[in-house]
Amino acid sequence: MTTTGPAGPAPRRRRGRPGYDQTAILRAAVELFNRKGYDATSVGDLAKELGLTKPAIYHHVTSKEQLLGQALDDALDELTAVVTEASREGAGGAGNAGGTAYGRLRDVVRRSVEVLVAHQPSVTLLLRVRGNSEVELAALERRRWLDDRLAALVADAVAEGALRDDVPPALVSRLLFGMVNSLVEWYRPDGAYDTAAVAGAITAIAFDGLARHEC
Amino acid sequence: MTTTGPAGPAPRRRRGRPGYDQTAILRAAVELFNRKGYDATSVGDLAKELGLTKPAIYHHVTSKEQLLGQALDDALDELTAVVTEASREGAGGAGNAGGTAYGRLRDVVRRSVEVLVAHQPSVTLLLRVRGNSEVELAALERRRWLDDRLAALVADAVAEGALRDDVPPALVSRLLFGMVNSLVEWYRPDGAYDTAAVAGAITAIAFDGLARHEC
DNA sequence: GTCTATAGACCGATAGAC
DNA sequence: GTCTATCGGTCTATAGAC
Repeated sequence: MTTTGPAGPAPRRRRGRPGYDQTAILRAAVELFNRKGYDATSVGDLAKELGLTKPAIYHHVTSKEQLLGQALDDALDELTAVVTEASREGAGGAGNAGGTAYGRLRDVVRRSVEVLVAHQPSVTLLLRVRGNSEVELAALERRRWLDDRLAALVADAVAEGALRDDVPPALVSRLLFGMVNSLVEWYRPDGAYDTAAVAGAITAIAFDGLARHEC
Repeated sequence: MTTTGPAGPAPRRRRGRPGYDQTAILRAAVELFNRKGYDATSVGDLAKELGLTKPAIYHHVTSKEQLLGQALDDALDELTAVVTEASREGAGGAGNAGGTAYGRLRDVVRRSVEVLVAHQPSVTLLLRVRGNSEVELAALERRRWLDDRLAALVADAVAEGALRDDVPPALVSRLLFGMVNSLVEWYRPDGAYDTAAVAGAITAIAFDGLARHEC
């Protein structure tokens, strides 16, 4: 992405004042958007956080909305990759989950948790989008596509006989990924649980249940 | 609440222009806050939605933030009642759930779903609060208190031996009520599922699991 | 009880100096 | 690459007429 030159071994600082690159500004912006909300965050707030002034921000970025769009694209690209891979395996390819819809669903849950943890800031932003602009509406459309694919994956697992059929698959999908997505509200990478522990807990609860089985 | 007079059988319109009372304005405000976000909603938007002008709003309401605070209090009062009742039953009273922590936990989940459905607009608003003002910080504090009581209830059920103990109770609590709370993002009262169906699906998934048991 | 009109503050974004 | 200064617009909230 950042082509600094043909012979530059490391992307050293270009020239002039120390400064920030677009990536560092984006990271700080997303953190602020999540902490205060997108609309409640002004470009002035962002400038203060970075220790520079408002016009200096606009030297690196064309608009506040562009920062939002880049974060949403990051989250959507990652989640789309997870869902697409699972759907491809389902089309006949030899996946690592044995080829059953049930195995693919468990895989998608686990990989979704990994994406949520690794890209928590941008995914958090994505889950809070309301559709107030073209950028947000486009993100909501991509999200709806993801939700549809996930619902289809659940429906496949039910049709396969692996999941209980006394709850509508569409409802199962909403609740299952509602639980997964709720991660962004409280998970902290430096907290008590690592990614595998959370993914394991979610799959244990969702697929095997909380209650002890007397069998 | 609205004492219009000593002999008024129904709260007829007081006098003068048709007008709105504070309750109708609050309902419209919360609906807008949820659709566009609190910060993205201006008092002018609210006035347009109600078919009057901005200053007319301020005749009934002292500030935009007061509307937010009233909605948050509504949600918090309802949720506090659910949690308090369950904790009281646990203190020795004869609850309708057999007196076990497991039964009380199932009850709290079901009643939480009922509150989320019956008070969806205000609960939705509560779940999106970021802490940007004194009103929001106070709401977050009350929310934290609720979360602590729910976590204690889960811990009781684990200690009782009714729930699996290979997942930390605090993690179980977060995920379980994360699933419950995710309702507000998609549930519609006129949709395909009624309250009992959703509550049943959540308890079935969370306690018994999605997978068919081969026993 | 609703209106017109406006105050005072802050917003996103830009111009131009250095 | 960052700055000071500012434009045009929108915001919450208020004053005062009817």
